[in-house]
Amino acid sequence: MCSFFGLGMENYQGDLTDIFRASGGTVSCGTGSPDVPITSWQFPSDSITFSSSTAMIDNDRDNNVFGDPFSNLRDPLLHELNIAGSGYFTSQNSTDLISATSHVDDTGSFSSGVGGVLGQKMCVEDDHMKSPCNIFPRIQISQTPKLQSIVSPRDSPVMPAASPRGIKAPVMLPSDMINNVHSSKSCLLDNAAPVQIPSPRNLGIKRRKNQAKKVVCIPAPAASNSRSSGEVVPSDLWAWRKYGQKPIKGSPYPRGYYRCSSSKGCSARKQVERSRTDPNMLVITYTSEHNHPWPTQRNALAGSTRSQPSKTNPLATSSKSSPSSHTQSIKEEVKESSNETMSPPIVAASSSASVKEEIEKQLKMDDAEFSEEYSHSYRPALPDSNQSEDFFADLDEIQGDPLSLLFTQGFSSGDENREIKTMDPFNLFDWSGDNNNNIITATKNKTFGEAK
DNA sequence: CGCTTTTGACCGGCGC
DNA sequence: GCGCCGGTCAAAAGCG
Repeated sequence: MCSFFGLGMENYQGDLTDIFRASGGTVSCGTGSPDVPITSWQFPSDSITFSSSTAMIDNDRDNNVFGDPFSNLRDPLLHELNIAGSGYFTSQNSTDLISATSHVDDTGSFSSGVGGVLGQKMCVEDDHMKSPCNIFPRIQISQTPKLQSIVSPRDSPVMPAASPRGIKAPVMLPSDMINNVHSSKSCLLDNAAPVQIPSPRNLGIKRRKNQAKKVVCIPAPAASNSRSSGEVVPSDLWAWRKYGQKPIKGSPYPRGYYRCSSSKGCSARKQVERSRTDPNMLVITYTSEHNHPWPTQRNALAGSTRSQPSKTNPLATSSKSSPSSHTQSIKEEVKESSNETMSPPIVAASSSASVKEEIEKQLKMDDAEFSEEYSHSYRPALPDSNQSEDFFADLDEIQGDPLSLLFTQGFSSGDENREIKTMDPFNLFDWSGDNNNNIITATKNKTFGEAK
């Protein structure tokens, strides 16, 4: 699994960019060779069957003893992925593909990949996970060594707050994940020490630093096309409000700070920055989690859909006129589409309303109930490629968005056991506490309350 | 009007 | 104790 991302475990504070560079399929695993050439990668030919996550949940539930701050809700990204669920991946740009000698290991951790997203690369990094298993060839998960062991996910305050199910949400600890998911040590650098004893210093880290974090590395439009600020915010169904931007020492690209604006009081935050080593990649760090279901609609369009270049601010201008701005617009389109125009089948998979419903159910149902009901109700008809196509036909522009691209790609899985993973190859995006197979999901517990 | 982005200032943790 | 740095705040201005 981790094989996809041999490198992986770079301390993201040091340089997240290495994280994704680390990906290299089994080739680089353990070797730490970030630049390992991408090996040929093929998408599974199996069509996707989105039926139920129950199986997965059941299988892994026991392993996920600890709550995952990020597991309470399904991630919009996943959501979108689901949207695009149908179809097969086709790598159009093999050179961009991170080696994806994907394969499924005994643990069932995914492997196939979502990868071929138009030659886009994507990595998911989880601070908690030492072995990111990579379910997703192009997604690399890694964790920040410094944070990974600080707290037991069990201690995560977020869980309860975010979801009644939170506590119950079984989430593997890094060690568990490694043991269960990554029997192979090759995965990440620190597999050997999945859990570290917090150093005195770590104990005193800023609460924010201690927060659970998930790092997602995604391909970004060419630097020339993206905002000069280096950010091309990937689309997702959450509403994010940028509240700050800071230049990061050692990186030519500034880091943007976003917080969830879907709901007041939501502590979810994300940081978006361009990889300093690979401008084509964006490093998105999710902190804390949403304490609410996906928004059924954007809070507001005003100020967010600035597609027209304006102002004298070079950054602003570039961002607005560049593809990145385009991406923003696309983002909006995606949101809108997913919320309003999606056809029923698709809606089942991606409609925010639908998702919201599911989430709410999820929040209310017991695990058992959830498994039962969820398996039935949350059954995207993604296999219907026609519908998907129709949907995406309206979203042509999305192609410019890395994630969107990702989403437009179908996931395929060979067996039922992988369905969920197929839908959420990273699991990272599966914020559902029920998804115990949250391989990627990691929890770094911490203080999830608002900083202020 | 309500939301956004932008951006300088401020705060607090960490290293020396 | 001081300075650096990352993260957040909040005012200003733009957009629909």
